[in-house]
This record gives sequence, C-alpha cells and structure tokens, in this order.
Amino acid sequence: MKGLGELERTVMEVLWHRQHGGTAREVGRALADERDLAHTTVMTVLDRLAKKGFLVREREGRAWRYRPIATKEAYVAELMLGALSMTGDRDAALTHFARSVSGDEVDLLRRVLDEVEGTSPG
Amino acid sequence: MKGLGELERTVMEVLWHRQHGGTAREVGRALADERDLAHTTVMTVLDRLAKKGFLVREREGRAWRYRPIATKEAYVAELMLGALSMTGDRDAALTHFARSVSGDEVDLLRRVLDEVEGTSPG
DNA sequence: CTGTAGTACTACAAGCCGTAGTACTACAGT
DNA sequence: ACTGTAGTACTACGGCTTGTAGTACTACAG
Repeated sequence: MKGLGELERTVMEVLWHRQHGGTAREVGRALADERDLAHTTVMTVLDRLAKKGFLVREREGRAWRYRPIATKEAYVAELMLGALSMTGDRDAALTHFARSVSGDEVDLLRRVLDEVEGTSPG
Repeated sequence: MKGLGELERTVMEVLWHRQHGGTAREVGRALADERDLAHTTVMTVLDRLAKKGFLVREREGRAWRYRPIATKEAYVAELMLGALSMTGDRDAALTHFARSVSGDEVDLLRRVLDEVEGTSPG
C-alpha cells in the first residue's frame, strides 16, 4: 500500500465525505474554498488515484464519477498493517503500539478485541 | 514521521541488528553480500538518515559511528500511530485494524493491553 | 453552429532517493 | 618526508512521484 501525496489525500477526503463519490467538477467545487485548482488538475489527480487503485470510476453522462474503493478506516488500517509487516518482530511492535495509544483507545481496543474473538481475520 | 526508501530501510535494518551501531565501512561490509555499493553511497545514505533524525552519530577516531535513535519496534509503532492520526475517526480505524490482525495477534494484543492497564500513555 | 463541459494526452518543476565521483585530510609505515 | 589507506565533506545526476496545468479534441444544448 503506497502512501499518498498531500493533494491526493485531500481529494480522497472529499470523496470519503460524500455518499456517492464525485465527478471532477464536484470535487473541484468542494475544494474551491481551500484551494484554487485548475479543473484539469483535479482531473489529473482523480485519474492518478484511480490508476493507483484507490478509486473506481464509472460513466455518468459524459463525465466520470469516481468512488473510493475502500473506506477511510480500511485504508488507515491497511497502512497500519503495512507498517506492522515491515518488522520481523510483530509482537514487539504491537506491544510498543499498544503502549502508545491513549487510555480510551486501550478500552476501545479491548472491546473490539472481545467482539472479534474467534472470528477469522479478513 | 516520514517513510524511508528501500536502501535507507535496508541500512536501518543493518544498524538495528547491531549492538553498537556502525560506521560507514561496517555497514558497507554488512551489505556487501546483497548489494554492491560504493563506499560513498553508504556514507550518503547514513548522512541523510542522520539528517532525517533516524540516526545519531558520534566520532570514533576519524570516522563517524551511527546509532539508531529509536528501536525498530518504536519506529513501526510510530508509523502505525501516524497512519492512525490521519483519520478523524480513530475508533473506526482501530476497529478495522483490530479486525484485520490475526488470531494470535489478537491474543497478544489483549495480553499487552492488560499489562498496560492504568498506565499513562507515552 | 457555437458555447459549455467534459475528456485524453502531454508537460514541467520540485523534491526525494539511489548511486557515486572528486577533492581534501589524517594517520601509519618505511 | 612520501605514500598508501581510510575517512570526510561536498557535489552531481538520473529516475520517479506529485502538484500543477495547458492544449486539443468531442459531445450535447440551444
């Protein structure tokens, strides 16, 4: 799983916040407040994101509608797993990780873990 | 926390595996089997790693001895936290994450979590 | 037929990374 | 004092990624 650039992530954010993905125009408009981007810039980014496998696109009239393939949470979890897989000693890394999350999150993790009990991964 | 390149990570691995860090020559020798790198290449990488804050260096005679600042596990944990901090909904991401780790790791995590109980984060 | 919106293709500069050369310095041995 | 050997600092360069955008062409609306 590759990391994304600044603008790429920003665009993903926009799409993650919308129910039904978006067209280049829609994304451009959504970003108009914060950034002044040429329409083609948005198109390029969307296109790259699709080629990298983060978005699917489907025709909508003459335009393309882009949708995220995974939820943001899934993406973040992927990144975390990617980092984890870098090490030979997953246990040590997980230990470190668990020690670094906040108390609330420890509780949350414990709850999720209980829930997950006996479920096969995936 | 930035990601590292291929060679950079390889060099870090070498240093993580040694007790007392290493000089450019030592790292070069350690890598000689897998890669045929010029001495200056190793030096450059070491230097960049130090500038990025992954290594400290101290004089040893005329040479520099480079030591990792953090353990590999700490680094991996950092990366995981970095990914996690990308999202507004940490809970959802953690949930996803917990669901994605293997059964053994669920057990491990639970154990670590118990151990961590009541400890302040840091 | 002419706007308007849309697409595909191409381009380019900056930054990062892998890779390495060059020029200079310091110590060891003769 | 001279010469290897090892080490350093500085510089360079090509390829890839990312931000940014222009151009040329197409299709539908009125």
